[in-house]
Amino acid sequence: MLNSAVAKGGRAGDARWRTASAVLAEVRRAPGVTRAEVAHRLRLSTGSSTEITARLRELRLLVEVPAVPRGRGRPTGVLRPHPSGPLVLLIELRHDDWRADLATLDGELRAFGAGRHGGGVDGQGGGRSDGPEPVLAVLGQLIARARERLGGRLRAVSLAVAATVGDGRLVDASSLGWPPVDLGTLTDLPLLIGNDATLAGVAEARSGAARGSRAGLHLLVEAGIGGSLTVDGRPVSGATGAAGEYGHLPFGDRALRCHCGAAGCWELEVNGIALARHLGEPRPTSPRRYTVEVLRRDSAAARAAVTATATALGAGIAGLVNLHDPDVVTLGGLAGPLRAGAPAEFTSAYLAGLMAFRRAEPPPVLDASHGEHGARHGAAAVGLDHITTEAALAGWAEEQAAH
Amino acid sequence: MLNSAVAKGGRAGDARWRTASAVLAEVRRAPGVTRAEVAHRLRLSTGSSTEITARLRELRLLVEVPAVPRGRGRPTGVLRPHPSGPLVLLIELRHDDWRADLATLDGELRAFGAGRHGGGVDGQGGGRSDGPEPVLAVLGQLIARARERLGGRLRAVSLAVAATVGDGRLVDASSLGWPPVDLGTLTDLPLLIGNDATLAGVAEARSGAARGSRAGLHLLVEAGIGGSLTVDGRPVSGATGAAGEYGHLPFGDRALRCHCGAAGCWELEVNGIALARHLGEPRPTSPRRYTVEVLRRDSAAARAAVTATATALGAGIAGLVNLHDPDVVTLGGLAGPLRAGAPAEFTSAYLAGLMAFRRAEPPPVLDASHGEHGARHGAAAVGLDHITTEAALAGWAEEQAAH
DNA sequence: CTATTATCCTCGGGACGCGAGCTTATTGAG
DNA sequence: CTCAATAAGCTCGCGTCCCGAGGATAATAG
Repeated sequence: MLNSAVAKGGRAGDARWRTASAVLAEVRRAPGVTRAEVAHRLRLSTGSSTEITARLRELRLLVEVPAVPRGRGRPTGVLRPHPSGPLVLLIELRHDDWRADLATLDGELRAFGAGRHGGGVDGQGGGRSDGPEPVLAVLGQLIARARERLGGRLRAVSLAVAATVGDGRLVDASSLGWPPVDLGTLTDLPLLIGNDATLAGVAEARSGAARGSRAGLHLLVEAGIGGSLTVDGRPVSGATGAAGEYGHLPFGDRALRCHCGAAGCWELEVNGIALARHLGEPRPTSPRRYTVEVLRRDSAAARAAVTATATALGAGIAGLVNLHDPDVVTLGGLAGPLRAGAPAEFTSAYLAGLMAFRRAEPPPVLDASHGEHGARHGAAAVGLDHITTEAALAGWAEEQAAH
Repeated sequence: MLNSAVAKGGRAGDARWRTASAVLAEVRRAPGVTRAEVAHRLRLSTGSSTEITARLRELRLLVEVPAVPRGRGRPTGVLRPHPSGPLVLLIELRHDDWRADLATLDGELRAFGAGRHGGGVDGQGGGRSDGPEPVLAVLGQLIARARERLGGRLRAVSLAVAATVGDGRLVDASSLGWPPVDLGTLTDLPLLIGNDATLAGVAEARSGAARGSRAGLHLLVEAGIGGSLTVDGRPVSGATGAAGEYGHLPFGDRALRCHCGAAGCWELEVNGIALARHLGEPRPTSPRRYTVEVLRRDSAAARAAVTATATALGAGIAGLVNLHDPDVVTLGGLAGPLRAGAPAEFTSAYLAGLMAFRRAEPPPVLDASHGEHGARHGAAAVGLDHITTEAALAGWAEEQAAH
């Protein structure tokens, strides 16, 4: 018999879904894990394992499919997302395009649409900004279509945006060429909004190059520098969610003013505009494309410019390692290519900037492994975290009981 | 009847002490809280409240004392630490002295000893360092004495050290004039080791000026700059516990080399050595005393030097607010007096360094409220957290059942 | 075909917390 | 002084979770 639909308030009501939530987390942490393996890792008795598996199956959260036998003994089953199970819609919003996916409980993504829009101040979509309204209208329709098609299976929408996010709003969307925007009106589903660089860091920590790290520092260089610190795979996002503006630490020359309103910002030493300054060339309209182009050049001047930015990158990272004490650093976007453009100088700047006691075992600086998909995988992680909380599972169970 | 002493493995064994742990946390969060109030906050039914209070009393964790009546209705009781309940020994180790306290479950401290030692490189104890051995011997004896006197009531030792801590070692104890030291041999009790500035931040977040903050940034200026970011009162301590070296972020002039091995460290712009540099005076042997002395001077040159350091402090804090997104910043040690020495310049540097969108509601920068006691209160918080975990309570209960 | 191995299922039982109904202690209005 | 109102605490039956022992089951190795 299924649990009664009577929701218990207080502590018992939450504790009820505690183990279920842990099982789902395990399934996501290692997709394709067997039921026996999960029981072992969570130290569940076989009786509890039987019970909880049955519950999760009845609730249309998981199914058990036969596993490939691996030796003697009674075969066990692989836990997979239920074909009628809950889903999260992810949307990544970048300065001139967007892309949507659906995520299942095991963290797998399936494309659900993509499009281009007017583009930001120096976007490739024509250099013209339409403002947020048309884009938000399109995304609102997308969410409505997903709800129509998926009904109650759609449990949350998780947004990864190339802008500074605070309390569910885009508090600084200048990279999109937009004024501050409130996104709370997009849907009445649970809406999770995160910065793309922050979420890419989450993806690296959960299933990328920083997998298994206790503290992971991710730095993403595009037009600016974003990033995040993750602790056991969870982002440290500050009071409002706006943490991670690594590019606006004053590591640079105070004489240089930044578009953010401050001066001496680190990103002014690292991005394409910095390269152009070193080369005495005009400020590029697309710093990203310009950087890629300079990295391809074969001139002493270009190499010197790349070396200067790679050095600034390495020195700043060293300071952040002093601060955060991560066990691994991951580089996303152009950070990897910039380092590759002057690896020796990057490394010596990195080591020189570390406190002496850290030089014996400096944290490795790895290229990110999710590439272009990091933000969406991170958004999936955050969204799935949300729909597998004890409270959210209680809600799902109630709806399932009501048919 | 008490719970059977048979420890259940796995999840049930932990869940068993979950509510007990929550009740103890509540008692510590608001010392003097009534039983009815705790039940209300944890959304416990009166039945559960009766049951759990009886259990905690039988286990010698809490006692109930009559509360002053506050109006109609049956009077309730105040929950207090049991007179035979568990204790944590705290030791704060500074560059030329140490101080020990005992903490009860409600977070109250009681002095348990103090002493002086050789002192660090520029300590006031004579400028001479005896190395760690004699000090560690004294502390070892102190711990042994506490165990002798308190028996099984002493559950953990929590150390706050003015040094960089990593994985239970002092990985950089140059501020004490010591080489790296392993402290794991001090006792076989659970030993928690933290940096003093980090722990002072914890104290501010739990019961000080940053109380109730979601994300609190604490900065402590002494000879250098330490600090911590706390999230819901818990410190973000990095992979090994060495996070918080704010003074070694490269916010300063790259031409200045730091004793830490890097260059351009922020603390070189803020501490007493920076003041002396601005004033063209010789490097002080005690930067702390020198700073206090300069703050008292009434000369234009001294004011200019203080203004320069206060400005560097404000500008750096702004960068860190951009990065961490705290809802409150607290200043410990000399940071408050330095700001007070040039408040207008501090504030304008702070505001100028913020990203424009933050200037509408910049996080308040408050003086820390724990003063000299911050590190010990933070060490108490961390130690009591440790002994009120579900696993630790299970251990305590087992010993109580065995008489 | 059989022993071995690994896993799954069943079932009784303990622990927790809930909620209903009742009891107790205090205040304040009549 | 009495008694309703108020606020808590206590008791007890119940549902849920997980455990653990014992037995069943499904594969492989020989």
